[in-house]
Amino acid sequence: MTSFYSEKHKFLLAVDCIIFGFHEGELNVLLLHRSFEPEKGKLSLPGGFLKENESLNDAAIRVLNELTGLENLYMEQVHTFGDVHRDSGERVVSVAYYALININDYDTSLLGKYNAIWVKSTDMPNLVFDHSEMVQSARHALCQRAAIEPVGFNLLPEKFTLPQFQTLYEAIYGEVLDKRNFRKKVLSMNVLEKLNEKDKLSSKRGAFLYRFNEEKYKEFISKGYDFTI
Amino acid sequence: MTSFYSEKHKFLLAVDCIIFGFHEGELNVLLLHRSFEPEKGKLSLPGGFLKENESLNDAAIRVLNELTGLENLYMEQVHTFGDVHRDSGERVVSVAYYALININDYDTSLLGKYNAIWVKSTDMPNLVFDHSEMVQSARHALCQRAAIEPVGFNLLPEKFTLPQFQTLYEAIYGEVLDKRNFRKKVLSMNVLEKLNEKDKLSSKRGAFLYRFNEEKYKEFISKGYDFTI
DNA sequence: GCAAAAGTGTTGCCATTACACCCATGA
DNA sequence: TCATGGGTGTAATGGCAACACTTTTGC
Repeated sequence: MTSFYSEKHKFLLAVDCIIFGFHEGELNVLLLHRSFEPEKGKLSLPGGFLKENESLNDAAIRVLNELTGLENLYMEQVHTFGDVHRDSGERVVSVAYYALININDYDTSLLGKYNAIWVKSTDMPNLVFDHSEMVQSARHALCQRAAIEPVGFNLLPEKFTLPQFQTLYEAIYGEVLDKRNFRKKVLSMNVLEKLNEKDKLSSKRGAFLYRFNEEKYKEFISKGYDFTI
Repeated sequence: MTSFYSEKHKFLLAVDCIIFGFHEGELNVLLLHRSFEPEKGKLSLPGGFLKENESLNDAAIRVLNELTGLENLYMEQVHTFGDVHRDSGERVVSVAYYALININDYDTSLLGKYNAIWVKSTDMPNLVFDHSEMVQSARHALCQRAAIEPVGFNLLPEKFTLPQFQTLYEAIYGEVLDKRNFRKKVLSMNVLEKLNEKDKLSSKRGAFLYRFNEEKYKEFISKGYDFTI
């Protein structure tokens, strides 16, 4: 007796990753110069094909690791793109993931190795296939997520200043926030610990460094509060 | 020269649909008794395999149409499930979609034809594979969507009463809402037209019927207001 | 007349917003 | 001393939640 599954068509499956980094007050996305046909040389998202004994998530983790050298990145599935002719080479269904990295952890020598560039998300060039749409979707997903969960910290170094933190959220939301209101809200959550150090890189006076405290966050959540910035 | 795409592994791709209907104050989901091995006889979501020259969305539309006889259903992609062993038969990656139908439009003779049943979403039995997780994800996605866009109307007949409408949102959100506040908010949006008819099925006094007005809604949105219930 | 659901306004509170000046420091 | 970015508090507003009684009508 033949299986029900037989004679069904099979497809190439890819994951494409929108890797966000935060640099100079802007969200940046890591792009590649595509190294193979079709569309060779054009800009594209980093991606890879799903392997036989690999889950989708693992494929995304693999692609992210290959490209950044980093592990345990924060990532989230965004959407699956399945138009018949979305890839001009062959039929490929692609699952988009976004990831957040602390751009300081990124080894810039990899840029040369992979012919990669960081591009400001406010200033995205055209990408191959439907990759521009993927970036749009990812930005939207990140915006929604960041509003309700503390994922933004993944884009910052361990120690960061409140002005940095605010600029990050301004970049994510694409709007400017009131300094006093922002600080009031963030500090009232009691999830940041203030350090006795200042960062003097961006001002003469210097700004106090803070650190996200997982324990405090759990406590905050356990009291039924929600993290909405 | 061989294509870069060659020698990559290919996969079975499925779509599984969470079809929501609203009945007797509850969200219901359409389930099938699985008609083939493995897990034959167990309850599962309706689904189907992606075809060679078909987009993912078209596959979902096809499955929905087959099962309900309805066209132009509201639907949304939810998430893609890609664990290696999620399907105990063979490796299958599945894209979950949810759809909203006016349960009165549903031809109940189809229940027999497909060995299908409507099940209250508050009272879901165990489903095959990861289908229960799919339902969870779909409920969550619907909840989010319904809060910001008027998709709930797809679950109601063209004419409906405010008590019905409120009960729908209570079912979607899983919490009871204050009658006066709810009516105040909904009516203040000015997107419903009140009809000169009453529905007397659920009370002696009867409740006025309303109809969603697309034009009014567009006007409402164009003024920069947002539909948050 | 009574049970059962429909319909209707007001008030208080809290969260969000708007807003302007002083501080510390390096150059 | 001045230019630059860091840091601080208050008042007004509007949106949201809480809340109870009257109406209608079939039985």
